[in-house]
Amino acid sequence: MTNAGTAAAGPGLDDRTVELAGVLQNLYGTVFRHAPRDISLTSVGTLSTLDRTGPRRLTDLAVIEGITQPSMTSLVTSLEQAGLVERRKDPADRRVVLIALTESGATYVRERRRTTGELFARLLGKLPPDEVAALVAAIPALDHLRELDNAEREPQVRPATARGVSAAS
Amino acid sequence: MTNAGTAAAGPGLDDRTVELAGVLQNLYGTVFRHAPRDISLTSVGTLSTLDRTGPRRLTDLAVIEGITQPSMTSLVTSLEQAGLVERRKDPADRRVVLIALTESGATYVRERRRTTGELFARLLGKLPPDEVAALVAAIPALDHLRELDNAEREPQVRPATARGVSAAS
DNA sequence: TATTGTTATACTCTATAACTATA
DNA sequence: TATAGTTATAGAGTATAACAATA
Repeated sequence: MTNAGTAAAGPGLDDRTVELAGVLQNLYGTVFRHAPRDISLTSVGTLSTLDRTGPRRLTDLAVIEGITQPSMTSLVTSLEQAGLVERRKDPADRRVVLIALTESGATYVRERRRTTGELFARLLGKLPPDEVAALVAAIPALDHLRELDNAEREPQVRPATARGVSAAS
Repeated sequence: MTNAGTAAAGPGLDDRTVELAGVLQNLYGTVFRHAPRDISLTSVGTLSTLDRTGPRRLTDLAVIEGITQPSMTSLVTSLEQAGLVERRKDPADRRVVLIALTESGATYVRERRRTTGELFARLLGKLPPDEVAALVAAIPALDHLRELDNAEREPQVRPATARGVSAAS
């Protein structure tokens, strides 16, 4: 289903999809530059995820953030040394390490959100009002997009019993 | 002017700015993961810039992409070795190297735009139609945001005669 | 035997510092 | 003396491979 890779949601969508993808991709640098540089973007993403969803396994975080397990291990170690997260052994399965946001980590997330907003506000202030309105109206969709993307990857994380569901073609 | 860092476009905008900044930042991973991984995102940005604006000085590209001159030197060298760009000596000032997209580079940009669109289409296809519409409506604003950001940095690039305009406070 | 997480090691991207060549 | 670009070297972030602990 939908193997053509083209959205079947109406005429003209394809061109706009291409355009939107391009715009979002080009925007990467802008968003990135207008963010504090104290920690990596993957670290921010990890902390955000923990803030939204509560404690997670290290493996989950690796999949969600799109990096390998060893990479997430070292990332978590540095976040732990910074006091932003803590490792907790899962009593139910002692192989599992649950990563949880500390008080300090939660504060960091809130503070960063505010700081980033301020940095961004200067740029947004230069946009005509109707474009600002369009951006604000797009917030749910942009957020939904991220959720869909995460949801798409998560099922591969805890196959529970069923594994090797199907080879990715 | 606007020194408070808060947008003065109406009540309630600040919260939305914070939210928008957060969403765009979180979206980074999503956009990034749904893009081909053959070359770096900075390389893509560089090629996109050249495609939009024509040949540029190496220094300009470094500033626009937000990396240092030495980093851009090595990036351009690898793009040149891949046959995507070429270095041209500027006859007017022989210190200057102009970077230009080759035929092959232009083709790459077009092809990549298509490929990324296809990868993205699968995700977009899962959004409700009204959210897709909101995203499409936000395209000009998103693109404008990038332009504003570039424009903000470019003046620092070619001071022509006037230099040391003022120490960045 | 399979799964969770870690350690060891290497590669890519970017940075800073020092250099060459033009102006 | 100042600017455009390069070369040399180092650091951060990520990858793959091999390992330890638990199921």
